[in-house]
Amino acid sequence: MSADSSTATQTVPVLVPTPSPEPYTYALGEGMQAGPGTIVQVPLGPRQVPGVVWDGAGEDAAVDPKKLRPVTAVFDCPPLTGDMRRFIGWVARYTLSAPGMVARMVLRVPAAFEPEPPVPGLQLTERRPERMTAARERVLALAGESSPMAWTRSGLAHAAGVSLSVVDGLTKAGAFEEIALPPQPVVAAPDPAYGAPDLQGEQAQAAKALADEVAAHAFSVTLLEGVTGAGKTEVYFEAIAAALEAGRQVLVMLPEIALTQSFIDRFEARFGAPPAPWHSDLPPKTREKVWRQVAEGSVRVVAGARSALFLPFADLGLIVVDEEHDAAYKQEDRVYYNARDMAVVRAKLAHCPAVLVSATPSVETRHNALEGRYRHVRLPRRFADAALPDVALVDMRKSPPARGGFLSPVLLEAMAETLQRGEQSLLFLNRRGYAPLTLCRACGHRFACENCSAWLVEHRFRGQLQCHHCGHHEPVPEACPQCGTFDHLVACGPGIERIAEETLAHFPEARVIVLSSDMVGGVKRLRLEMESIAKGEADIIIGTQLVAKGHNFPLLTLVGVVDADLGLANGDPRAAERTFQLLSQVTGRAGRTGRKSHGLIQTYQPEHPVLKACADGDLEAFYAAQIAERKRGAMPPFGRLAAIIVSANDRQSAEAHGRALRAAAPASGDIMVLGPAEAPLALVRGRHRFRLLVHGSERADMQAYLRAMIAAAPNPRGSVRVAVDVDPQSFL
DNA sequence: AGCACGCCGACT
DNA sequence: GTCGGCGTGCTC
Repeated sequence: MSADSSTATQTVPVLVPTPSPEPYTYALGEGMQAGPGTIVQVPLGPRQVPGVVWDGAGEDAAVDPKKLRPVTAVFDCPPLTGDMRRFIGWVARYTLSAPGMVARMVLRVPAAFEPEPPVPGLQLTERRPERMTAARERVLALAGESSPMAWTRSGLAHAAGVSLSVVDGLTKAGAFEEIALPPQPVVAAPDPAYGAPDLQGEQAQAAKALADEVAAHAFSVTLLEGVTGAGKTEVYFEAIAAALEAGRQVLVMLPEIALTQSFIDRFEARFGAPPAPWHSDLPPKTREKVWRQVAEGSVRVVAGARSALFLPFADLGLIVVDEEHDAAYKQEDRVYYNARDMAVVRAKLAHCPAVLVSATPSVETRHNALEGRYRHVRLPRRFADAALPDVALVDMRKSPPARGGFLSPVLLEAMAETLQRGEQSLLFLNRRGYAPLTLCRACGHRFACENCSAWLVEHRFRGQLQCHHCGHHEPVPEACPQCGTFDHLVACGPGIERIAEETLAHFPEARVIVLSSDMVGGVKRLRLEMESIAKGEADIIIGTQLVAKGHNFPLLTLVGVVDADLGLANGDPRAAERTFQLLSQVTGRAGRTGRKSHGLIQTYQPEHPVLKACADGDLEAFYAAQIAERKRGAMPPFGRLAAIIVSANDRQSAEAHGRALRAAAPASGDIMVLGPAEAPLALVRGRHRFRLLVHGSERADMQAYLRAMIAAAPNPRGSVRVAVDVDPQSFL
């Protein structure tokens, strides 16, 4: 600080929620203190916004003093730690977004920056009322037993079984005095010694390996890999226990869908208290409390979706990323990031271990483990006597389904046997509705969406044709809109409704349940159906992707994959990986009880290496092939682009380029650059704003590619702005 | 005239 | 990201 600073206005750099590449400078009022990390409120245009005081004195890039506006308020809140500030800066640079927009993700808690108001409470005094009643006796007895403890007004009334007026009367008579209670913790403290399991063999070894990493108090990454049912959760719970014993905080990240009551219940059974939850639809009050108490360090364990990574932990000792391969970790709006990768960075900056957990790790994580960058801890066997199902491919050319059907005799036979034994079967098909395409046999007209040109999917149960891209729907017409012919519309291909129809035709007595995300009755109904399945109230379950994740079907002994070829040829650069993960997950649903179980995978390409790897359970072959393929690819550290379209930042020309790409029908994995030849260079130099159209599942990966491109030819002005958009049609 | 909508620049 | 200003073009 210069010598004359006492006379000049004090200024501070503040990150504000704008796309500005730099912090703004604000004047600090007389007597205000605000070091780096302090959370403040500042005026921005016509509004007041939260901001965080950034590092650097702010005197060099001198702003026009006339523009300087004063900091409105300095919050009484723990400042963001140096780790947290470095993390914000790192994420901003890596994702090509403005640091203020990253800070915004940290500060997106409406009113958590002021200390929680104390709760009004009552404490017993020496005085007693003149008139005593039975109700008053009860209250005084209860309050007397727990001598130093204070009560809330309603809590005391409730516990004593009296009305509020009894308590109020006693307070008025001077038997209680009003005191201020500290704010309630959102969750009780978890106890690492509560419900400690007696792990044996491989589980015990794995748990020790993780606990050692936690004890080392240093950055490390471990891949915890194990088949479904091997007890991965129990093992990483021991790493959490180790961090708790060391007095540090823990973040457990889960894909939103896995943040279920059953996870919370398991956690509570192990630690005697639930973790603090964090996800997008947490009630605002809880949200504020969790944020505040995480910042103060009183919340010890958070279980959250990807946004939990931006909570301001006071002393982070461990990050667990469960289901690390899950695509839900990719945030694909505003700031584009993959929370799994950012978790590793956060752990590095916080000098703590990260544990990535999966039965089917992503190819890049598996590669990092094989290369020795990550420690690799494996649980190859199922826990207790549960055995993995025997999985076999069904060659549909050799045992074709009956005309008009989609289930091969082999699968139907296995279903019949399973039914006879009184056991459950699951048929998996990743397609909602009755049929994915409807056409007119008279003129060949195909029903397509008027907005986005995707085929309309027939939903026979609702009597509608639906577009799964934009939500457009129309009733199924009786005549062809093109040629007017009646009764010539045919459904092409299967959806789960159609599979249900075929199943009921073969097994009219069976109790069949159909599960999909668009189920009538919503999430509530879905949960009820899941419960009735667990109770054995269904014989055959037919479902989409939804059945692969989260829920367990304890009685299941047969899994049939209706069409394994479905996901393999859709142009997604991760098609092979995703198919492998999905099929492993869905066949892994079977056999949890220890009964003999089977998986049957129907395919027209039984020699396909991905499907063979699924049938043989040969992970090594699968990963070796994928890694080799990625290494040949263009995307760092590896990975391949489906396509890049570089075009001017207006929707019309971007869409024109999308159409051009479709016309060119690119081979999967090719890189295409459309637009002027120098477009990529112009992008790097920041002369224009560009829009990229890429396959929906790969936008976060695309960031990595762009980052490498820009690193190769740095942009001196640092002003490249990239918007990444999806054109769901480009690769169909 | 009145206003809905889209584009553009400023915000410290 | 969010706001206000301003121009265009349409409706009452």
